[in-house]
Amino acid sequence: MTDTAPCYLFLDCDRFYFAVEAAERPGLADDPRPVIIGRDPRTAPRGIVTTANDPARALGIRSGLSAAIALRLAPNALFLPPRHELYERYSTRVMAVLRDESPLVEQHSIDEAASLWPHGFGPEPPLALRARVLAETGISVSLGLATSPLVAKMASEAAKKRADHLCIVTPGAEASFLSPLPVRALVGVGPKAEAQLRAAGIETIGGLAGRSRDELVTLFGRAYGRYLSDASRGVDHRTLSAERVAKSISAEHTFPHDTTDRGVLRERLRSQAEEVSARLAQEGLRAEEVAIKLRYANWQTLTRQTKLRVATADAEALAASATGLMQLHWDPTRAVRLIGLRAGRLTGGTKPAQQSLPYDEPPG
DNA sequence: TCTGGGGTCCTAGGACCC
DNA sequence: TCTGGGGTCCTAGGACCC
Repeated sequence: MTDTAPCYLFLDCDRFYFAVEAAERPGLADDPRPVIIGRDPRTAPRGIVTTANDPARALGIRSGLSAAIALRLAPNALFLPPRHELYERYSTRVMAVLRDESPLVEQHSIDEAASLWPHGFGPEPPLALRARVLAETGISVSLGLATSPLVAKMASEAAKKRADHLCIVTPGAEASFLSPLPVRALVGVGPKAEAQLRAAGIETIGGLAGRSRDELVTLFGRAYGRYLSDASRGVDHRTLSAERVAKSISAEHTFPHDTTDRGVLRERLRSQAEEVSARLAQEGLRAEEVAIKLRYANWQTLTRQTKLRVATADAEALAASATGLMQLHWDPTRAVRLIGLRAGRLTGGTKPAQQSLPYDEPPG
């Protein structure tokens, strides 16, 4: 049984954006001041904290907190504006090390990946990987090793609290690992589901695993109920895939101050159409659907979409559709906080890209 | 001076068809 | 004249993840 159990390694970078900045700026890692990756609210209102260092966290500053509140909690904080291109470069280097040790890597985000792990459940190979990533990139990673991608991911979370940043859940130990954890630790359980579970008297993943599948489906709906039933027992039959095809490409923008200026909104949709168009072209994709998003000052959010007669990646066509949707559905007496454009129902894949971009590099 | 930006997935309800 | 039932497609909204 143990011999045949599949083995997955999940890699999660520690405080990734801050770690990159620290790798680029000697002394930053040991700076005693609160350091916040995020735009300074004194010059850029409506920002959020992307990452915070330990001194900032000690003051209650966490990812997702409004930067304005963070500044009140830490008036002497150092704000560093995010540098996404830089983080992408580090991400590529970290993932390259992982790909060197695994035949199959499924990247989940800029700083996370699940991988098939051919080295078994022993601690030495993952510790060697961690040491290698640290030596070659300066980035500290936490690693989870388990029989499924789901449990490996949760193990990587547990690993963050350990000195060696490694957590191994051996075959058969899944239930005892998951059982004591709070339901909120389960991937897919957010604030809303947590409150509902609490109302049903369910506090831990073990408590969830103790309920029948039918009861969970009744409480939470078909798909989510089944997911909770399986996941709470460590059951996850997904297979990894290295290449994920994008289903939508979008751009959105929050204005520093709410606006009712039609020209400002149209101009923003136009620039977003150009950005989305460029990304579609880069991927060799065309969209059969265009959607807009409007968020009003009171946070009420409206989305409207339309199908296109012909699939396109053309910026003019995307902008025209998006503007048309705005004219139809925007209530011009209401100030807009955020506007966004999304291209959906993507078709094309890589073939058209190679046809239309003859000098593109071969895939690899 | 509360609350970014890029995504995925699911569900309810209505239209439409046979 | 009370009012089938199943299937599919589409839309808008919302939860969730990093």
